[in-house]
Amino acid sequence: MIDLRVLRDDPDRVRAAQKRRGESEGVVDALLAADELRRLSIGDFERLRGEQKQLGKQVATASPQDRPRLLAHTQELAARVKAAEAVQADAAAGFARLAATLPNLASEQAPAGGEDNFEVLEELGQRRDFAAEGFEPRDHLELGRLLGAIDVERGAKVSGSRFYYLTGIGALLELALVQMAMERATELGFTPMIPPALVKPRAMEGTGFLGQAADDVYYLPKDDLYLVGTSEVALAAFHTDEILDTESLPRRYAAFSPCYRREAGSYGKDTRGIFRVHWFDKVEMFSYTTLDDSYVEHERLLGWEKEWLNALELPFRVIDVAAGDLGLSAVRKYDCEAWFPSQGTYREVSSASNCTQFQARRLDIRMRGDRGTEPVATLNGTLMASTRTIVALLENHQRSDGSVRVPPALRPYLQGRELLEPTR
RNA sequence: GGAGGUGUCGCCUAGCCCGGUUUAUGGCGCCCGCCUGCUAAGCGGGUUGAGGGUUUGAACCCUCUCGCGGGUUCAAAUCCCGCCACCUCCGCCA
Repeated sequence: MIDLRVLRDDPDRVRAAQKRRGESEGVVDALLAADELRRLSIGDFERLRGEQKQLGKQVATASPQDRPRLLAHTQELAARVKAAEAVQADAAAGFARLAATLPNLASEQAPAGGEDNFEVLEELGQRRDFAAEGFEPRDHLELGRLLGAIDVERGAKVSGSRFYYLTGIGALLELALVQMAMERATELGFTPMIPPALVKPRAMEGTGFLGQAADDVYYLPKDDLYLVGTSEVALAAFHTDEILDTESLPRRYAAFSPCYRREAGSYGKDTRGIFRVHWFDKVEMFSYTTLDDSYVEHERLLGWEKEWLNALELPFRVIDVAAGDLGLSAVRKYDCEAWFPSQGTYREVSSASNCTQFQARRLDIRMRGDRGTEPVATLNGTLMASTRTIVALLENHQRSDGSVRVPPALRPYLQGRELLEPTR
């Protein structure tokens, strides 16, 4: 939810932000009208309720003779109070429903437009010239088969398409990456966490995943629980309904958890291998800061993501995601896209978002500031998404014989292995 | 899953049986002030959060807030129903 003062005092700013996202500006007027209605109905209710309370006091102290006369009057008043309360509740609910659909105000620095209007900020690392090296690079699935690391056939047999088994060195590789990522995050001052992957509607709603992204979310109707698509959900909801000491900020958490995504609407896209799957594991960074600090924190998260990809010696670029592709909660988002030789293109492997106070307002996470309580800011960033990281490692560090070089930084987590070698 | 118990404004706690001057009691902690050579003690005051209004850096008034949601009633922390969380026991299970 955005700051309602902005909506009231500067609706044009909200309209402009909607426009940059390519979304409806009409919702702004609808919201203003709903807010007006809501405030009027609150006034009505409070006036009647105040009257009722006054009379109630008189009844309590009235003599037995006077009492019947007073009661005759209050009975009818009680009915009106009840009606006014219902009107007020409806107005509040109507406003809340509408407000929930309004995305966060896209940053003015975020490029306007949709998915394709991103801006490339920088390119890092060294792309290999396989032609010069004299061999055709294999794709990750072929490499995964040679190494005995990935089994998608049995994944599909057991769970359906877009499921997989990591086997042998593949399983060890993921564990190594997870361990390395968690250690690095801890060294950076993050509190390591293992959060629940099933959450209640409040957490999902509060983080903004039940908006336009709702189709992508797994839901368990029997239990009214959602499977998270990222541990951002459980980490954001961790402090729900809390007031944090301002001195305790920034609070940084790094979580290892599975991520589940229905991938609705991506039929036929990235169908080969484990590039796009319904489940993967991830180490996620999450920060709670003040609003003012959130902008630098965003840069810090990006910086740590870059260090991570550099440590794995992956070539990648950083993009500034366009406003229309931000998702409901973020004002600005940086994606790190690794180079995938088999696809001849850069694809997302990590992402850092500044959600400012949007999620905190929905989840009621506040801090005690000089001006009383105010919402904190929340940010999230991928440190290590297992499947795409594995794909990038295999493809970028492969050798002509199908073996894969292990970057030195990762070797301590793989019993010192320098090379992953074909098992067949 | 079954039985019982508990849930009060940071923490602890009174109030609930028997509904109404409750503006929710007291203690601890914290903040401000007084006192004091300094500290401690003592004394006085303040200390949940949200929303609305008049005005606006302040302040003031009002409404809501006793786990959550309903109901009864002129009136609910208090009575009734449902839900949630925690504790104890039983069953099941990793």
